[in-house]
Amino acid sequence: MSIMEEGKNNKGLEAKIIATAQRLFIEKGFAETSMSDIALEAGINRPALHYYFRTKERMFHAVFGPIVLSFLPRLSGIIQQKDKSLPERIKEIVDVYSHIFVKNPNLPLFIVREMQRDPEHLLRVLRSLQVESYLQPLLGALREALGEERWNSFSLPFLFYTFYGLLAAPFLTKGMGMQMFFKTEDEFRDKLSQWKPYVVRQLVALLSGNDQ
Amino acid sequence: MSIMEEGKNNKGLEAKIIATAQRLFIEKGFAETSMSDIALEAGINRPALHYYFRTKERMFHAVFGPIVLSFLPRLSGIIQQKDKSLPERIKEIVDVYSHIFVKNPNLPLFIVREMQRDPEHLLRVLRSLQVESYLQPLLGALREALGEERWNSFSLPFLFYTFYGLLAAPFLTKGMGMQMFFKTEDEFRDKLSQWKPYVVRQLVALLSGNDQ
DNA sequence: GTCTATAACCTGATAGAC
DNA sequence: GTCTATCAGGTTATAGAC
Repeated sequence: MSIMEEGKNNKGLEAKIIATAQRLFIEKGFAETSMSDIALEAGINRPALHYYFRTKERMFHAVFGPIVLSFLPRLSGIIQQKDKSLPERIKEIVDVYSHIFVKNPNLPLFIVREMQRDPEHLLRVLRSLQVESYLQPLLGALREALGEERWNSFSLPFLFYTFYGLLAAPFLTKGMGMQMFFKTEDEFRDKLSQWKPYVVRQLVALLSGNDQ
Repeated sequence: MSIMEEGKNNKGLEAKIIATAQRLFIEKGFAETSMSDIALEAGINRPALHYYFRTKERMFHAVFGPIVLSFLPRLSGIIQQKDKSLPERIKEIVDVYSHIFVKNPNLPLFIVREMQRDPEHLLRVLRSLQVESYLQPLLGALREALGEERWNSFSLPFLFYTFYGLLAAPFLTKGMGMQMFFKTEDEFRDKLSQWKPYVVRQLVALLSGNDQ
């Protein structure tokens, strides 16, 4: 082994394993995904997998952070564009999330599942990702956009429920929807493209206080 | 063994097993619930459990139907009360569902999970429960309440997404919510009691076409 | 009907040869 | 680094005594 190859540790393969594990964990959840599954789809065998990530827990930890991050796109840049109207900014945020979920329809279920399986762990990861510094500018810009008075009478859980409830609904129920409503993936996408502006209107109404 | 006890098959115990299995499957899902778990919490051992329900699959089938049924309360009676206004009827339906979810906060996640794990199976069960005859009067009454013109321009997926998305959101995110927003169960219930009329307003607006 | 004992299997994880 | 071989533990499931 030459000096150049020393400590090579096959980064290419490692990346492939991580990508495979990420996909399978999101698809089937932690418990339903076995190390054999990951090894098989990554084109190696279990011992090789254990060589890279000693335990299943470590394997999961290696992919969980990035998954959570992919669920938390950089929104503060969008919300702070003060030259744009609030509805315009909301629309951009809905678009960003919609794009993430279209690329990864099982992500909402994965998050909700992990939220129940181990809420403590999810919170620890969120803290380690410094999610406060992610939320702070978001809430600050929102507070500014609403004005002090409305902000004080405002319910953050309502915004949370409306945002994720409405945005995740098509994806959480996609399996059922594809049987009940849609014949093709295109029909699903089509309905989604109508759904998005509806969600934006609901959010804008909620933030404007036009919901009484 | 007397004639009276013949074929007794301990219906009491069987009911207890079913109740236990139902609770555990809803709490932890199919894969994360073992036959040992069920036997332990039902106060028997594994072989006794296998005596009643030969396989884990059969055990699950025995409780899955009733679980799905509990997710489909009798709504046709409510929707057909033509002496009451549409908002009043919507409110009653939201109350019924809210009551179910409060009693069983993990039910939404369970359904969504099974929807992904085996959509075919869920559909077969829905058909065997004759869910069409359940939906038909619902849709009929809705069609009548909306009028023919609005009905034709109406999107059923939108109603579906709004209804389940908004109603299930507090329960799907309960684990997180209890850490982020609420200190006690009472605070969660309190916010939920504010959330319900909001959901009713959203549904009424959607059905009335006041959402453009 | 309910138990003990056990089979057959799968999972995560490690040892050790190459 | 990647393989074969193997282990310990847990899971579903059944056989057979009582």
